[in-house]
Amino acid sequence: MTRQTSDTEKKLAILDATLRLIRNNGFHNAPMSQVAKEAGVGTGTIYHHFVSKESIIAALYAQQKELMGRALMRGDKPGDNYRERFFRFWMNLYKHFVNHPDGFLFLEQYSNSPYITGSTRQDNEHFYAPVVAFITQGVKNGILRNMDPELLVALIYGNITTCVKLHLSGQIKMNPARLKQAAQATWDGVKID
Amino acid sequence: MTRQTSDTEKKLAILDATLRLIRNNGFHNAPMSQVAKEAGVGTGTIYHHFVSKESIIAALYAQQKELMGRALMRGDKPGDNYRERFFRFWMNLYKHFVNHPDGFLFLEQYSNSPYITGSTRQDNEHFYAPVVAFITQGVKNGILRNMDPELLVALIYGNITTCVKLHLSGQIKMNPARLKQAAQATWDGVKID
DNA sequence: AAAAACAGAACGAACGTTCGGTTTTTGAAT
DNA sequence: ATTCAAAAACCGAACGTTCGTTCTGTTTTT
Repeated sequence: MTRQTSDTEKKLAILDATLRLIRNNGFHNAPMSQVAKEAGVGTGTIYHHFVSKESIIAALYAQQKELMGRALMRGDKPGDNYRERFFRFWMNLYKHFVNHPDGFLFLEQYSNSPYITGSTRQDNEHFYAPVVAFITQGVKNGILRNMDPELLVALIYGNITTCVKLHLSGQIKMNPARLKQAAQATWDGVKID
Repeated sequence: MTRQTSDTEKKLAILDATLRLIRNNGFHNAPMSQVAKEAGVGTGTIYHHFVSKESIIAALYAQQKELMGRALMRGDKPGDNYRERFFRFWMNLYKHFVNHPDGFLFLEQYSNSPYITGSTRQDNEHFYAPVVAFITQGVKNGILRNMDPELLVALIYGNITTCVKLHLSGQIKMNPARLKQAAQATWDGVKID
């Protein structure tokens, strides 16, 4: 499943075009004919690389989850101060999403839609494992509020995506000062006083 | 636009059926034919009450935003302690969403989709006015962190919807204890120490 | 009797997918 | 190195289906 098969140039072009179209037009306005045109391939070619449109969506989901997981962990050193690691994760994720708006908006749309099957979600849940471990460790060491780690993760992740959405929609210009404030608000919400 | 025309029984049935279908199947799998069937009307009848499918969606958006706004303010007394008012708002919104999952999931899907036009969003923005005023007041009085009120509102709203989603998806059973913890985490994030 | 509400069949457009034929790549034999 | 046939990749027209909407006629209300 995970990329032992070589991703050809055309296959990546198809994924890329679908991602861009879905971002701009939504699922229902990303017809295969236009995917083909944007990717520079024939419509028939798409079905040599993917069994169906749904499978393209599923592949995109896995792709974006993996990119997200990698960006999240960038520069992390397990020996560092817990609070510093927290802020680094926060900023890693924020910057990744802001730098990859197509992927971000796709994930947001997809996660909230009935498109996603329980199995698809579960197949890609392993990307969360290191994060849940990090948070669980924080709770055990008395650094974080004694709450269900999954709830903590969700709250933190929600704060980050909130900031990303505000920035991408242009509602609020997320300068470094505001970013720091937002991350601090997240930290103050989950840390033990 | 807003409801000076009497909402007939059938019109409400159409709105209700569309809401239910969209929740279960998503936008793209809520065909008018099935809306008609679920609402117990002929397909032609729908077009006596709505000019298009898109207008049904817009009407649903306005309807749900209004219900949300009303539920939010329930039981509020402007003279009460600020912190108490904050927690009341938090719980009001949480309970409303949990009690109206169709409306909640519709709003989540719709807000993240390119369906929504800038004008539709703006038409219904007035529901936020009292909340923004409440938050702005908290900042001015030195109760809340000195941040952009819109950013604060978004962070708070995001925390609430995060909890609702966890509950509705069955990932976490949101008992009163956990709810209190989550609301407290939100408060600790935005209040001044 | 005029108007409004209603129903369901019918229509044209658009969609995901398939099909038949063409081009490109591959690799074993020369 | 060259050949060449089999396999893989590729294309865009065509197909069947489904959708939103409209049309025609009927029932209900005023």
